[in-house]
Amino acid sequence: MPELPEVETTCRGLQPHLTGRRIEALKVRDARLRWPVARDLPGRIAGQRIRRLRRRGKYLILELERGALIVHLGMSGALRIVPADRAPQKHDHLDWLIEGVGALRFTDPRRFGSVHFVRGEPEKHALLALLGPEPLSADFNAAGLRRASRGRRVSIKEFLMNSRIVVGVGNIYANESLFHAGIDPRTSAGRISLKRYAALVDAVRATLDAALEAGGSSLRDWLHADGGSGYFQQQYFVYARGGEACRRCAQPIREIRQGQRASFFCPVCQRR
DNA sequence: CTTTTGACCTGACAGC
DNA sequence: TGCTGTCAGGTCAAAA
Repeated sequence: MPELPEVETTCRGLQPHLTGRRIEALKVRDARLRWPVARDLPGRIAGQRIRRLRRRGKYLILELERGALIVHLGMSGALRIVPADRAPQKHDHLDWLIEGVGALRFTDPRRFGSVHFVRGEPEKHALLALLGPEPLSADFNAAGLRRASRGRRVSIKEFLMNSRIVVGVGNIYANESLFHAGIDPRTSAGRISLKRYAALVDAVRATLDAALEAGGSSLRDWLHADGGSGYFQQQYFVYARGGEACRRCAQPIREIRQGQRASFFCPVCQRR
């Protein structure tokens, strides 16, 4: 499912196809995404060139000549370049017709994705305005985590998945990062030392870097921009490995629920 | 303010 | 074979 590495992989895959190209039209087959696609969206963007494609958290931002598109892939969304005459399948909800390229096709079986148009600065949009730092930037650091966590009783796992704290860390990478940092996911965020936060920062970066290196994870219905699939899931240390032997100490991996999400951890390698 | 819970949606899968 | 229930994923909104 799209977490930061998958979104980044999509972004990089699409860049050469879209940068500088003109949007001829947007075909909306099904506007019922997480938020309904605005009726006037096609009219606002038709004829505009795509100046730049970038990522912020798990959002893709297509900067146009006037305004920008903010796209989220939700949990099952994918963007691919296809021939303009390729017959749409059941969950192919949107097609941007790109001059000289074909169609940028948005597929999303669960329709948790979204598309917004903004006139001005994308970062000022409500969806982006309150986002925390990028995990691969210097703004994500132990001191910042320590400060933000003071007095917070929420578990470190849920804290790490809060996009106001840091963007792009979803369930898979939160589990994996906490394993590599040796931190029990149930630990209160406010009780974690600066030193352990430093280890966590390193672990998050290393985990995301490894996933990016592998081309992003792929579970079932997520595909790269070019249609290939990633394979990072083969490297999981704890995620989806409940009951299996820890790769480091051979103890069975425990599975619990936190905030209605599955958490996996090694009771020996990860401490409170 | 923080924290928790619910909602959104579909397909895969398990169990009967 | 078909039905029912559970689960996965991300994140906003409402409730506590």
